Amino acid sequence: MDTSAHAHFANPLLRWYGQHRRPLPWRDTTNPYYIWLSEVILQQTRVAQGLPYYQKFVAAYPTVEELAAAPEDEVLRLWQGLGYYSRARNMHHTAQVVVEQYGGKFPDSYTELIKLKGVGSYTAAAIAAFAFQEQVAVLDGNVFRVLARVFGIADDIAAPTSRKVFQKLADELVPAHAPDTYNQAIMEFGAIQCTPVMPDCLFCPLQQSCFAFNHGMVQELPVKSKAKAARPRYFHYLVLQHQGQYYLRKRLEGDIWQGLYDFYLYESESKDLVLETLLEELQQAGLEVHKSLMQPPQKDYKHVLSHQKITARFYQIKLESPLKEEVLKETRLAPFNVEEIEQLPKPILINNYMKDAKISVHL
DNA sequence: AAGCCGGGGCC
DNA sequence: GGCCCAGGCTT
Repeated sequence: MDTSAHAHFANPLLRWYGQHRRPLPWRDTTNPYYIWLSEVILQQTRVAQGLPYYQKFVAAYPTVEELAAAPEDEVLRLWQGLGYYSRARNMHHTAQVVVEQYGGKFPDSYTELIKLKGVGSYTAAAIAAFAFQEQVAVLDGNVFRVLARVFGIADDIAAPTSRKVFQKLADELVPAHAPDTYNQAIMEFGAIQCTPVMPDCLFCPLQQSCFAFNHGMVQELPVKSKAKAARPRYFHYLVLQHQGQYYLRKRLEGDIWQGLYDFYLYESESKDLVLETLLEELQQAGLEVHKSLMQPPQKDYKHVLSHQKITARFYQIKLESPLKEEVLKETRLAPFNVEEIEQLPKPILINNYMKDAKISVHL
């Protein structure tokens, strides 16, 4: 494809962007800290979902120094509900690296940016283009979709090997005079006009040259192989309490929700679990709980992640005495009152349960 | 290359 | 219930 044909892609896109762009706060700045913040928040996340989090983080940490100095629990608590919590942990770590090793100044090139933890090819390109006008192409879900349709690329966008096909084309399309605006434009175009379902082809500025439109393949492109089915898991949470104190613990590495707090958890292989089995498990952990103190679960909580389908049950237990020190050590549980629990970062599943159980300071 | 890691909104 | 989403890291 020659350069004039490429101009017929970028120019209509830039014109369209001028008319349709949403006023988003991270577009009014070239401050790499704010741009990095927004890009990390928006990974795998819609603008509508990420926007309030961006505002919270900017308000709480106006500078990278303030983010770097914050305790991890506080950062995770602000991130609560946004998912993929490694993003928050990596972001916090990178803030500290930027402060301590880069003197508080973000590196100003793709090559240097991608060395930062939590900054991959997409985010490095986005920061390089938006903050430093580097001529690199961002390649996210929107760009994959737009390029696949307009240029008729049938490579599976879920396959890692397809990346170089799209990246080569994407790189060729970036106009030297406006890498920042162009990259914003193509993503915005994918988000608003060339949507995954029911794209607005009738009023599309690229309609004439669009391969998918001209070949009746808008529904077929992009090609994306299906993700495998989510694995079922069965969680049994023991909500241990004693006189207004609840016992929670911080989740470890190696499973979902690392760094977030939840209750004592027993996981079973099948959906149903005999109460006696649970009580035996408790005894193993040094928790002698009499059946009469245990409230049966009120309902099943279904919590769906992209890769796991969790069914959770919560057993409330009113202890007659506080847990002993050695039990706390063994189980890693610690007592918290409701005000303290409110400040802890928790999975949404735990939050949902607490609302239902009216474990809240707001009542 | 494949698996892992959240949650919400849409149809 | 199935689909989508401004990805990155680990193995």
